[in-house]
Amino acid sequence: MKSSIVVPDFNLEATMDSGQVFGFKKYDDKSYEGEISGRLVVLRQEKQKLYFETGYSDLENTISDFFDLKRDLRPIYSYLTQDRRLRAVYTRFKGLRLIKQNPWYAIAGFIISSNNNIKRIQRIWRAVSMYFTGNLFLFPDPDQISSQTEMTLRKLGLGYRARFLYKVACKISADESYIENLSKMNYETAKLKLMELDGVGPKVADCILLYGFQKFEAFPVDVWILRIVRKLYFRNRDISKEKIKAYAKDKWGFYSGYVQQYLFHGARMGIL
DNA sequence: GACCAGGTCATCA
DNA sequence: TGATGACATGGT
Repeated sequence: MKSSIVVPDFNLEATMDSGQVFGFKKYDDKSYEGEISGRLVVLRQEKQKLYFETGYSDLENTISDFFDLKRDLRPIYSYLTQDRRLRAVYTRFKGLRLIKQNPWYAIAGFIISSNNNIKRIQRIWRAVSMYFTGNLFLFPDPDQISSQTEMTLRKLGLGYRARFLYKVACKISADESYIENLSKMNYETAKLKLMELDGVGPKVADCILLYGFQKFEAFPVDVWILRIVRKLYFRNRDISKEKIKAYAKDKWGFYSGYVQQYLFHGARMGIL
């Protein structure tokens, strides 16, 4: 069935192309195929209408929740418009939203992401999905992965990250309330907890908390953010990741992670 | 063949 | 705390 939602302040393309989720496939006409809450769907935006095609009914709320469409973005926009350096990303990508993705997907996806590029992360994601579920768009549960071996993941192209993902899948499948417990913690506590996982350091933990747990004070500093923040605010001086995090927290506070998403996408698209 | 990609880990001072 | 090199893989 085909349906649509009116979306006054949403940019599907910027949201989907900004490296938050890895399981969607983009088609030439700017439509996206993937899975949301276990349901296969094709999404497409035309102006202020978001069209979706799916075999299920009553998907409006699920999609609205996934893209967090009811959130007022004006607090973020005030940062983007007041800073001359950021107006270009506001003009170009207004409506880019942080997705509320499945926490397990965020954990798996960003373990795979480390020292990797987005194209290859997507390829690995699809290979793992196809192998375990037989469907390009359905990523396996921790149980499904833990029932195989590290070598299985290695053969699917994960490289040295195979050990990380396998061990984390085993741990989470053995602890039924792992995700639920994490979601009850504050940012700092949850980050320390996540960093106990193999393959999860400060950057990956921040990504997981930002995209999987809506902790907007998380500010992941990867090579793109490092470069663009140095360029825009430190005259290209050689500043550490830690100092950049501190600077972002001071400058953008509670919404620093949200601003980070605009910085990241703007940097990657070459408009900053 | 070197360098890079949404880094992490072990090791050493 | 901070610096350094290894780590899989594929693209440029």
